[in-house]
Amino acid sequence: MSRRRFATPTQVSSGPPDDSGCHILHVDMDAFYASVSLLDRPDLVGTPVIVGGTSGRSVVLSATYEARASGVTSAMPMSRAMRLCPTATVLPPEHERYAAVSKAVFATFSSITPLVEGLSLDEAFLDVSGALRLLGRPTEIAELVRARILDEQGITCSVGVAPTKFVAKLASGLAKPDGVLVVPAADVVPFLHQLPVGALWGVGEKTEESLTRLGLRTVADIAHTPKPTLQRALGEVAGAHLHELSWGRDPRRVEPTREEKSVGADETFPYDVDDPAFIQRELLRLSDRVAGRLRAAGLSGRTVTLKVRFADFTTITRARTLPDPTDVSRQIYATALELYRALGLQRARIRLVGVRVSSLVDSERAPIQGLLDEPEFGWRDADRAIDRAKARFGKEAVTSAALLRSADPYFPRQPDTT
DNA sequence: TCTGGGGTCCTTTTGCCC
DNA sequence: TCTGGGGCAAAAGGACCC
Repeated sequence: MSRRRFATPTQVSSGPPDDSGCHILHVDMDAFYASVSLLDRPDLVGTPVIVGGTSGRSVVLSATYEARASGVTSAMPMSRAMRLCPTATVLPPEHERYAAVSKAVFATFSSITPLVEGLSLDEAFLDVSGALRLLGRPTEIAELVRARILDEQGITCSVGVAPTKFVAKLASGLAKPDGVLVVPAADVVPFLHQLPVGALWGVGEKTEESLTRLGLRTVADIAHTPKPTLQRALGEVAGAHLHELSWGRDPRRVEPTREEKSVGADETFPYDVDDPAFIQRELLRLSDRVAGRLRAAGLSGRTVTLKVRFADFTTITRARTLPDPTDVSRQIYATALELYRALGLQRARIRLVGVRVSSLVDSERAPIQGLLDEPEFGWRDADRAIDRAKARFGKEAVTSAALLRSADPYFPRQPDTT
């Protein structure tokens, strides 16, 4: 059954850990996408399964623990994952399914406490300080959450229980899979100090390299390094932040509502592309997608950013800020296209393009800009009409003539297999 | 081994105004 | 007229997370 773990390696007291003051839970689904996909494939339970695309440039979205045992990790290129674990079954992602399960899981969270901060589809912080009277100790609430999600959705999750967000997040990671880890307030510092620097949230490959160059390998090493030294190596903000965290100081509260800062879409092509006409059609498709999502969310934005990644993986961005916020497909496309043309590329080999809109405001409060050449029923009204048609007849119902795939020599464009 | 797609946040650079 | 620099916002790049 479930495993409940204790925090410090040098645990002296026996019995259950003292969870008083540990009012923050970090709940993280175990191998979320893979677990959800297996709900329809009980025959594959207990076998290595990888969720991800199968085209040449796909990466692993999620993998069962049986596949992870072979060294497969998420974000790893599929080609490499298949070499590591040739017996694995590969399942295609089912994003709508994951979103639906996620919604149900979050509904369960909300029935336990209103203070839920989602980090992604499959993980959230819960502040349970207001639920203690009704539901018991934090550890009991953690087990309640786990039991309900298993019962209602048929998937397992792991929970970290701690006085701060940061420690709760670390704890859930160590509790995986299918466990609970409590870090009592009194044990936070020794718990942190034994960890390698790479375990810290926010320390990735580059930062870890910088720290290693300073001879810092554990969180204890960071804690005993003067703050200015860290700040010189990592930057003012990051250095100070890391030093605070190394002593378990993390004042961040659980914030139930966080507004979106940007909406974007990008696409990596199966093969590098050097045809400007193809890139322009892609920009139209991506602009359409972004604008549609903005309108669905009731948002408009002023800054349009174009992203281009070249064959050698170097990436550039170019941005333009408009006089007024927009959610109009045509205008986002026109801006992205201008930015692209201004690059003056001469058949450069491109592997990805993306369009993103930021500086978001509520569309209700956004001034509607009247373009001088705008016809009486402008692009805005056309967009609305298209949205309605798509809602009624499906997403494929309406599309720009330029985007019809039959008109596109690149789609689908597989290498000759003969 | 060859790197997706959705984001956030921070730092540095650049351009403009005074 | 030329130059310097402070202050600010926007742009660009990059690290990081799931």
